[in-house]
Amino acid sequence: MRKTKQREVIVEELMRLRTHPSADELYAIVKKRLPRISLGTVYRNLDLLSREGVVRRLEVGGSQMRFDGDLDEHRHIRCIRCGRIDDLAGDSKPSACDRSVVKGTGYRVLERRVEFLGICPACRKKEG
Amino acid sequence: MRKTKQREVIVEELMRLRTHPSADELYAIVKKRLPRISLGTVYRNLDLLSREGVVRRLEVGGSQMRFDGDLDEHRHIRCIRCGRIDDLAGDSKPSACDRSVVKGTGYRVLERRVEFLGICPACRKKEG
DNA sequence: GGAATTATCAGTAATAATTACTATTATTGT
DNA sequence: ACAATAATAGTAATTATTACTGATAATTCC
Repeated sequence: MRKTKQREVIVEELMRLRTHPSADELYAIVKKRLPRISLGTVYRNLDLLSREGVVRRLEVGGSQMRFDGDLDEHRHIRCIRCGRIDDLAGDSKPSACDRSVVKGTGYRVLERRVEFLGICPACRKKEG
Repeated sequence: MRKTKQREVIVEELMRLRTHPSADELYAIVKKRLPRISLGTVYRNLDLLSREGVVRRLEVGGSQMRFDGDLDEHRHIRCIRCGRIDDLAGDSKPSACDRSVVKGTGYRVLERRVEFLGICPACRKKEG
């Protein structure tokens, strides 16, 4: 992975933000510093960077992919009205007390969702 | 909400399935019984039915929306390779022991993801 | 039961997010 | 500096979903 100005600015701005932007939001922000950058470049780099582990791809609900420059293990809280995503303090161990973590965010919490990710038996077999 | 043959079959097939199909997968299945049904009808009904609480819309990762005929509170495990989604036994209380629930699924578990949903301070203010 | 009303439907067009393609440009190793 | 090649801008294509429209069929009222 080469070092390019575009990539540099994309990572820089994503790291600075605490707002988990979608690709087009980040594109708008980066465009202020690099007016000639294309949306495709933002998509391509976010894909590359997330596969390399430099940034994190958030597969939360909603129609758009979102990205996070903070690699530390942490949970999110998402507004079902406007789509805003905020960080929650503390790690994501099952033992961690949820109530205290959510307190102070100002959110009215409606749901706590747990999803496991893994590789299913069929795919495990295929991969050996 | 009127009772129509299309709606009936959509619900019936979704209930029967344990596979959390996407709209187009369910369309293909329903089409066997109602060859003239259109994809738009499946989308419209899934939207309607989920807003009425008859079925559940799963906002899991991946590019497609998925649907679940099982309304009981339960967790899912998703294959990051093929997208398959399986149910996990037990409720989703934080206290529930995860390890035992995941055992027996045959999955290699890579990640446990927790997401909170709610309404953010700004939207709460707007809504009063 | 039958006409009137109106939700729903099939088919198609439109939209939105993302990915793919291509000719050009920029970076890196020598 | 120069050759090799990865990355870019711009654009086209793809995919999932939503919106639209005239036709159809389910309910309502008599």
